[in-house]
Amino acid sequence: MIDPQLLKTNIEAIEENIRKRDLNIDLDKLKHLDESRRALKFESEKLRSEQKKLGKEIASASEKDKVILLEKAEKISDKVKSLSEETQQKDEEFFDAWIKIPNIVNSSSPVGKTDEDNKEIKKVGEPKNIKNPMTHLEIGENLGLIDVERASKISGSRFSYLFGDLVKIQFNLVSYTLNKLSEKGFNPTIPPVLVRENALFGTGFFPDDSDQVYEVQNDDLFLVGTSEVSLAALHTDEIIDMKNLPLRYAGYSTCFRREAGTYGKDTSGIFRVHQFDKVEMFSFCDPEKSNEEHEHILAIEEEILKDLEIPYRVVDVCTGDLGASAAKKYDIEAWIPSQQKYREVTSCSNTTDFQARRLNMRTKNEDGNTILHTLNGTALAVGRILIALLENNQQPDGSVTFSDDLGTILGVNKLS
RNA sequence: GGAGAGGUGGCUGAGUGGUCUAAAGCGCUCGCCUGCUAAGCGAGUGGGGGACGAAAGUCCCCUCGAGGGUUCAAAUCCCUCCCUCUCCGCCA
Repeated sequence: MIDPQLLKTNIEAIEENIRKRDLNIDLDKLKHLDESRRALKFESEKLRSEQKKLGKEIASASEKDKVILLEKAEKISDKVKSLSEETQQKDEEFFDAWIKIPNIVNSSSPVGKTDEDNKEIKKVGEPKNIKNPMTHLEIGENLGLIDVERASKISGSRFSYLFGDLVKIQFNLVSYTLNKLSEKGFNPTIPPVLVRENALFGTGFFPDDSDQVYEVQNDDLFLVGTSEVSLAALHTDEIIDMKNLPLRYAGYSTCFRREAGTYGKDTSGIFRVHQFDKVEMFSFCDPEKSNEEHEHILAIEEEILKDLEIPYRVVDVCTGDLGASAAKKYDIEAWIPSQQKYREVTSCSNTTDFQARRLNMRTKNEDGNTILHTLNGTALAVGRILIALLENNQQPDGSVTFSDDLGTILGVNKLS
């Protein structure tokens, strides 16, 4: 949610933002709604003030006066009731509409409509020349490391079993990542993966992307699609001293996604599955410093991919392709030999005050309280990194060999 | 899952229908006092929103776990939900 004051103080900024994001929103209607809501509120508060004054008079009035005053009070009470109901309705109407206004994009985000307008910032690492590269699924199945066929019998499509050294590699990768992040001041965290609706609402996944989320109906809980949700909500309703910012967390969790509307996309292997594990970075930070923090998070993501010897490119996501909560977003795409393409393996966003306002998270210093900024970024999307590792290090004989450095991180030098 | 107790400001804790404009204490901030520190004395001390204003500010509303209800009037009475604690049962 963006600051409703903008309607009064800088409506041009919202207009420009809607244009940049290529959206169609009736701002005039919203502005009028806001004005009438304020007017109603003012009337309602005035009347309530009168009612309270009268109440005090009644308390100290003589028996005789009381009868007359009570009659008067009764009438006011009715009016207060109906007026405050009306005010509440208007408020709700306004906020239902306001909540749909996306975050103001950063002025440095490239303006564009679709992912084709995303801007490549750099390419790092040289893809190896692999003749007739196998897919990660072919490699994994041949070596007995991945089984999606049986998984589909048990759980349906888009699930997998991982076996043997691939499991060992996963644990070593997670351990390596958490160690690195811990050294950089990110507090390792195992967050809940079942959350209440408010956490999803506060992070901006609800109401827009509710069809991507698994729901546990009996208990009104939802499975998170990323630990960003439970990490962001960690400091809900808190006021954090600016001296203690930034607060950085590295959350390790399983992620659950329904992948609705992706039928036919990435149907093979473990690239797009309903359940995967991920280490996620999350920062609560001084509003003045969130741009720096964003670059910092991106740099860490790059460092990890370099350590893992995966060729990648960095993409600055364009305004039309940004989610509602992001002001700016970088994706990193790893080279996938079997597709001869770079594919997304990390994503980091500066959501500025958008999530923090919804979750009511503030920071204070001598000048008072302000909404803080939140940022998130993928440190390690395990499944997709495993894909990149298998495919980029495959050998013509179907085995996979890692360099000595990489082998040290993974705890495995060769898969055969 | 069963039985019980309870949720009040940064903390402790009083308050069972009307100056609650939430006592008191602790903590914190500032001042006085003072070789220094402590004690003592005095003042201040939550959050959100609105109206007016260039601003400083002035006035007002909301907020006693959350949401409803009763009433002229609710921290206080009623209902629903959430959370915490104690005991029993079950359990990795």
